[in-house]
Amino acid sequence: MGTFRKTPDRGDVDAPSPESIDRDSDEPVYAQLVRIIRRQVADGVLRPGDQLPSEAQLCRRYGVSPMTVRRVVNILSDQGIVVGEQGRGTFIRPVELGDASFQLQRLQDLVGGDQPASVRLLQATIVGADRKTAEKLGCVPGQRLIYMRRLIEAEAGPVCYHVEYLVYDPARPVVEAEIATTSLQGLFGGPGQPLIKHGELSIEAVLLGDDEARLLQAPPPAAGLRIEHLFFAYDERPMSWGWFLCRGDRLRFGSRVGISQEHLAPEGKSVDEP
Amino acid sequence: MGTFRKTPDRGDVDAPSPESIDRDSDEPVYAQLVRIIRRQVADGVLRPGDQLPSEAQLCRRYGVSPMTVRRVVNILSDQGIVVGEQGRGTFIRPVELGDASFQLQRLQDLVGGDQPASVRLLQATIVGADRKTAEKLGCVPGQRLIYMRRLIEAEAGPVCYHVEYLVYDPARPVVEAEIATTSLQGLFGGPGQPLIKHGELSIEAVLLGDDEARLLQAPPPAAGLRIEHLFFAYDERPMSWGWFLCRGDRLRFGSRVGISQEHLAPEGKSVDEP
DNA sequence: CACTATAGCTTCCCTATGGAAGCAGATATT
DNA sequence: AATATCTGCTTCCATAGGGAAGCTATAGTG
Repeated sequence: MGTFRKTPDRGDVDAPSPESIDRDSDEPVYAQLVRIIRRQVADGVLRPGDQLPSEAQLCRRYGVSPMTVRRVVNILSDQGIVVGEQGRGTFIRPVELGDASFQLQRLQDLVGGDQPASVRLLQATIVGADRKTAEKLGCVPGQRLIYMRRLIEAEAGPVCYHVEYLVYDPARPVVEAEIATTSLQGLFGGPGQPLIKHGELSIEAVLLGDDEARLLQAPPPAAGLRIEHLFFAYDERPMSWGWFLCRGDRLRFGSRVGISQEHLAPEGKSVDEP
Repeated sequence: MGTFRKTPDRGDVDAPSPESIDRDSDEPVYAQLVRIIRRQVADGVLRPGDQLPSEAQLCRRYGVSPMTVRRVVNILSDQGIVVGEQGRGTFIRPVELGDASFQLQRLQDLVGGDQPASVRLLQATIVGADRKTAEKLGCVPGQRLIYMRRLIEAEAGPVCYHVEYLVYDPARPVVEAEIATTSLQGLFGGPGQPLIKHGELSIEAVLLGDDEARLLQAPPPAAGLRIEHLFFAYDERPMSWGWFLCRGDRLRFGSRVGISQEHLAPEGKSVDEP
């Protein structure tokens, strides 16, 4: 590693005098301090490799207790803005491409967001599991499954095509209700019994099949985003398997890395203890 | 909302007696407690909607101080496992599809990971900005840019095709070095001056063009994952624009939601203060 | 000179304590 | 009976203080 400057000398940046804590604000002290330091990073006052003032210094400079400063540093570390090295110091972390993360929340917003897209149930029948499906769901071939196909439409047209296999279990009444309604609640954590314990997701780009392209009103050949999901029930057995097929030109996930000057929104990053 | 049970009665689950804190362990107390509670969620002892024991109760039960318990709850909240409601209690949060997040780290691993794929520089010339590129980079058309094309190959064959436009600035020596090397350092936060302040990423599915398909050795028509990136320098001006084009069948992002019984790995989630 | 000990800094952990704000149910009042 | 108040719980915030472990540079020792 190179040498670190404790007091970076930047003639090109007019560093504003350090903001101070407002004791009367509704915003908690720790949040204020987090915001202040983030601002300094956003303004380029603090740059990657620079050493953050030591915790003791921060205590004196802002007049807060050590515990509060500790918490602030923890949060900044969780946010990936800063990295602490035991015995050496805390340093501003350079931006990496790998910091970017794409949240599936966008897909959820699309269904239940501000202008909730309509969900049309195309089919819902009981079928026997074929080989591949049985393998995915960890059941025997021929096992009775609920087969569902849905189409999610926005104003501009169809966006997403959803296929799902549900293990048929008469003891789970919610499944019946879920078929009845055309919404995707259950998958999206609406009301009702929590059935899903955990799930495995994957995302990839695929070529749309003829049927799929027709449903999505995309002239073939067309590309789509395929989001596969496998959910497990509380007995740790697979409960549902399916995938979303989204028109590539109508669904797009975005992400930010680093801190821009305008949007001071937090970025999802690793948590406190790996 | 329905009614919450403080002491859930589950005959089907043999709840083990609550693990206790090992004072001599290297693992910090707060981390142990986080692990213990995560385990209880994984084992189904605690289920969505259930109320976590109050902080005071946790203090007594595990013999730790309130501040430590507070920290534990904070971490669990950051991880999206629990949600606290002021004055009411802390409750286990149900799993939602939107929790899933796909980390671009996978792409970074692909380049600089265990078996580092080779990066071949196909082209590196200076061009004038066309209209679209000028718009993206916020410069005038005709502006001198460095145009680069790279191919990332794994053992199985080409995986990723990378195109990038860099604003030409003689005052930035690193750019010269970056062209010389075939690696993608600079983009991936290798050594050298930190140039990138922040960036905007997006991911979508596209149809590969003929040239692209040929380079990636995919018989057209083929789908690909397109990861676009726009990076900003410290003067807040766009510095580079480009995109990765990855064969859909050779790059796949995965994610987990909820806590499975085996893998007790943490999941990326929102941070402390939004 | 080469090597070792030490002092002073750093991050990091944990405790004990006090108080604010919010919710819910019981009690008292109108 | 309906309304208001109060009490006990909850999550949260912040403080003060102590100690462990790790790094680094200096002073001391062979």
